[in-house]
Amino acid sequence: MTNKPIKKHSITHLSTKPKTREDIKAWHRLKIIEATIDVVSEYGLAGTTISRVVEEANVSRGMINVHFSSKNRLLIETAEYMGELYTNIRKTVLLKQNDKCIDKIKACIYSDFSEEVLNQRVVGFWLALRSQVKSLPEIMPYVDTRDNFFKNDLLNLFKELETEANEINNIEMVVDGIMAMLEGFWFDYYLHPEEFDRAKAIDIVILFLSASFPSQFNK
Amino acid sequence: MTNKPIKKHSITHLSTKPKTREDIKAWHRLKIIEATIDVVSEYGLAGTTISRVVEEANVSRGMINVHFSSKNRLLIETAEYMGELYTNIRKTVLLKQNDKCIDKIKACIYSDFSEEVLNQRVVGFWLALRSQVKSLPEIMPYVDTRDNFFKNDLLNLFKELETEANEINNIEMVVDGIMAMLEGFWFDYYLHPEEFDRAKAIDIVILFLSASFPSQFNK
Amino acid sequence: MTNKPIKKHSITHLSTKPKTREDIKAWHRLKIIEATIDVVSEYGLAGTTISRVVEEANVSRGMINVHFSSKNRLLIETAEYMGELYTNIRKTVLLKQNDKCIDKIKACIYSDFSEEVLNQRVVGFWLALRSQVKSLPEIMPYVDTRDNFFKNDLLNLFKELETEANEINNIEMVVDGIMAMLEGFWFDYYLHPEEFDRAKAIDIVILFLSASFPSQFNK
Amino acid sequence: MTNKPIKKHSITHLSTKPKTREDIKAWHRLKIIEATIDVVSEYGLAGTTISRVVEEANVSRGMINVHFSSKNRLLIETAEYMGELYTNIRKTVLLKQNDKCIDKIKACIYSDFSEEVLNQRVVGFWLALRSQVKSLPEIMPYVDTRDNFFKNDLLNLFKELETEANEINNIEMVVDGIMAMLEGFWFDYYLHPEEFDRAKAIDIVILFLSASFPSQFNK
DNA sequence: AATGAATGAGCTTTCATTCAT
DNA sequence: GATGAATGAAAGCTCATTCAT
Repeated sequence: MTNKPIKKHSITHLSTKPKTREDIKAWHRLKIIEATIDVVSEYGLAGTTISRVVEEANVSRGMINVHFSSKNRLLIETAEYMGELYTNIRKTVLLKQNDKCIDKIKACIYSDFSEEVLNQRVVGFWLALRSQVKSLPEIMPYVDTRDNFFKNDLLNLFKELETEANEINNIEMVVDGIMAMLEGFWFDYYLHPEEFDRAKAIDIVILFLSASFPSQFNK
Repeated sequence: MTNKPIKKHSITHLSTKPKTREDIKAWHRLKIIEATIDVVSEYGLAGTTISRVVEEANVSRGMINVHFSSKNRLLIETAEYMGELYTNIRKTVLLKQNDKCIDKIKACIYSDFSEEVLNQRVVGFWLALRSQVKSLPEIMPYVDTRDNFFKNDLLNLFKELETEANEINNIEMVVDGIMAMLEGFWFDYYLHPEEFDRAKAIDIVILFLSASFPSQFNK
Repeated sequence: MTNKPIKKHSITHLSTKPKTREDIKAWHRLKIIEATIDVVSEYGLAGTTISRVVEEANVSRGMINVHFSSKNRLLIETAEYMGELYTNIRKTVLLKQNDKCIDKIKACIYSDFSEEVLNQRVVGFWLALRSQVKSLPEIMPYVDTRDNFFKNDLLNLFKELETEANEINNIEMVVDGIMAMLEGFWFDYYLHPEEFDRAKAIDIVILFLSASFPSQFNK
Repeated sequence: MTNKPIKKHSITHLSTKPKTREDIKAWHRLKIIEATIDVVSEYGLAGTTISRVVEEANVSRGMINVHFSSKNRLLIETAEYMGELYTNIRKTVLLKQNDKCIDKIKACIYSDFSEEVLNQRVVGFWLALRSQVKSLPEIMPYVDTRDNFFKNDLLNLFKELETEANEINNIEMVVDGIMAMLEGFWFDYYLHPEEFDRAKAIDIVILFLSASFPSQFNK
């Protein structure tokens, strides 16, 4: 049912209403999902109501239950959509840098602090969902998938780095530490968007890496 | 239902109903606040209703509006209460260790991973509140106060360490990094309480510290 | 929860609002139940909405869910109330006539065709409920109890009559026949209230009885 | 899902989709009507929705408003269809027995208790409709027509019997009594399909007839 | 001070109906 | 003629808040 990997810049792009019935349907679906992200990130899950979503999406009340059978399903499918988006971004990042694995690691970190990923809308959405996971357990897979994929990618990159550097390190500790840091910085950015310094945050992550790979990462 | 490792105050201790009017009032107040923590951590802010709090606290419906003028005020005052509790715990930690500052730093970190602080009830409560800060801005001070106090304490300790070690380090980066990590590990623990390994998490934080203070912290 | 045998002509009588809180609550409860009977009998179960009930009862919207937790519960408790009312009427009938059992049998039949029992409100209510029993199975007990009690009373009376008359008859067939007839006449009355002739219907029932007890009932 | 003992017409028989445009239209129409009977008898009028009918009939959503202009019209035309079906069954019964009128009377009664007529689908449908007649007065004619035709047929048969027997009886009372009984037994069967005994019910009707025509009907 | 019945705005969801394709 | 996406009024229900007792 939900296997509709919506392309952000295709026929269903939001700015222009498409012509064919099928495309209009997908376009409406995407409008609602995008509006849901807006509303969740702005008001939190507690403040996310159908009324706010339909107003933001500028569609009729009943449309939510036409495209998604319930509010819960809407949230779940929006989480799915956001998970795919995040995965795609990182996949692109990993493909771009095809030379050294250390550059790929850096690129992953830079990406997580880029404006595309680290913005109030995206971060607000994920934090809202994650902290409500106990009462909406269906979203857990999407929350977890996102983490697990990332962790796996990083682990592989660091294994490569370890081989290259001919060193032995506790890679899992490094990866867990990075991920905890990234998570923590996301929260910091969410609470203090004005004061947050992306470059400084990146430096701190690199500082951590230098503890395990001093020859690879400069303090 | 939920484990409650947080210790209550003296007069207002929950187990026995006090005699004097004033004490009864404080006792009721505390019962409601404790119940609110339970409900918020279990159901999230979206699932926190007066009915659930009243049922959990075993008090009459109207009492909430007698002690707290509104649901929002209840949440804010509960946040305040939790903030104080957290501050007190760290104050106690810092007073206990009166010898070396490195031990105090370690004690702070250990404390943040202790069962008293890192449990589903406490973490669930804070995450729920923080991710809703945009729509309940009045709680921001308590969220921030908690962070700022902690950051300040750590900064002072590291300055001391820097002087002792006769080294120059970017202390703020270290502290920001630690705090991001702690935040991130809290989230990790919240989402995966079974798999989470407190000792390993502590090791990773120490690993990070060893990057800046290799002579003080063993990898 | 539902053990509230409301007395029709007591403190909770509908015409005057009582003074004490407890009595007001019971008075509101009764108002809603009476309004439910009105609405169900007038619009059928398909047309029975909370809005219509609260309008008819002249109470606030939320009150239904204060007194009855859901619409279904309201219908079930109204069925219970009506079942008790019907049972009480027949009990009174049976107590009044303390002489001959043949008079008691007749009194039962007369009662079922009296204006107190056979009116559009009562009949409309029961028919609506009975024909919806498949989709609201919780009302089955009240529908059935009403029937079973009646059948039992009649069986006992006819057993007595059999002994008195020193005859042997298939009493169960007689009772089943009477009950089917009464049911059918209720329906006939419901569909054609103007043309329906109570006296004639009674005569027809008596005619049926005369087939088994010719000496007791005149054709 | 539900047993469908009612036989369909020739051209519009449901099993094979016809070829010509006109026949396809009639075929669709019949599919919807049959589905409506299923849904009404299973869920009652309160639970009869276009969605359920459409799903049961396996036709497109909009088709209902193509063939029938509204839900009400669909119900009315389904009532009409069912009325015709019932009438046809009795006509067949009356034609078959071309010898004695007493046999025709018996055949009418047997027919009303046959599995073709007395099944949960047919009875459920009629009871649902009848008890909603106040809020859907347009179906009254079909409900009544069914009754009136039957009453008329029976009256004529009994007049014949009266002449044959050379007796004078109150025929209308007999007919009204029979019809009330049949109605009541239908209800009894609807509520207790497992316990209901068709043969016993027939015996009880015959017992009633023996009160007026003792020489014709054996007790 | 404490109670809990009462209120009504606002929530999610259902649904008959419309209409462009 | 057939389709099914779209509509929005109305349904049942939840809930923070009020207030007479």
